[in-house]
Amino acid sequence: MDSDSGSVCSRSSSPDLVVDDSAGSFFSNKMFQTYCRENREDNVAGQGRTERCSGGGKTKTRSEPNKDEVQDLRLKVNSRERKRMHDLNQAMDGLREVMPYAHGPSVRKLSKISTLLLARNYILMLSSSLEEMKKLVGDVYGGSAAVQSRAASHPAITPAAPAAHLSLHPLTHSLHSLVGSTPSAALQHHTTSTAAAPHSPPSASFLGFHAPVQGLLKDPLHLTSSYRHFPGMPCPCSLCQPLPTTTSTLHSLSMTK
DNA sequence: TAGGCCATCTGGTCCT
DNA sequence: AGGACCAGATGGCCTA
Repeated sequence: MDSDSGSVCSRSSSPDLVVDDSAGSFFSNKMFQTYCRENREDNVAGQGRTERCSGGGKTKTRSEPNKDEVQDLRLKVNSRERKRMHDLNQAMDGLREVMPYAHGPSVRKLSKISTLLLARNYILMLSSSLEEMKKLVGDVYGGSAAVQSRAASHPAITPAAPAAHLSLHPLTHSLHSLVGSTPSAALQHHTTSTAAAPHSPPSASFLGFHAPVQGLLKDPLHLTSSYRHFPGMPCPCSLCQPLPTTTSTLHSLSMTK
């Protein structure tokens, strides 16, 4: 999983070395060795369990799986489950990469729960920004019902390109104020809680359900100096860049289901 | 050292 | 029947 494998956190949360689930790496696994030892020890019990599952009668109507078959089956199931979890972690990494949260070697990776909570708040913020922009567009065009209905049905397709960029404006404020700060600064930015330790990920309370969205949207523009987001010009910040390929990976993951 | 986070194994359930 | 998904259990690693 460690997309930021060079980070402070040295633990490999998802052992990439076994991504292909090669038998060799797996068989060198300590857990597997333990498993094999234990499996031999209570092999009889295991077969008894199998018998119970298959009816447990005195006469075995089905061919009794020998210990190798049971072991192979168990290995296959474990391997599939491992791969499933790796895919899940990969998707989680993809989510982390598109989160408005500082990435870097000195920043500890967001935990799974933090990633999910932050993603939720992020989506809420985007939705709120979109609603706000719809109102703004309505105001700009004099409350024309036609425009409003068009903006409502196609929020991203506004009459003119500048309007489309305009719709990004408040969001850009919020995101820049988020990204421009360190994680701990961002944390203080959203909460009144006491200062968090540097390099520590946001706590669940920060990422929880109270408040940051409204606060973000009301924040003044914190961009430094003469930075401006000109219509027609790509924003240089990472958040305004095209989504990374991992996002398409995410999409493909969800679409293939 | 306790607590948090994580990977892995495992058995159960549901779906195709 | 086989695979996907899920949740509980377990043990390892890391940090405060």
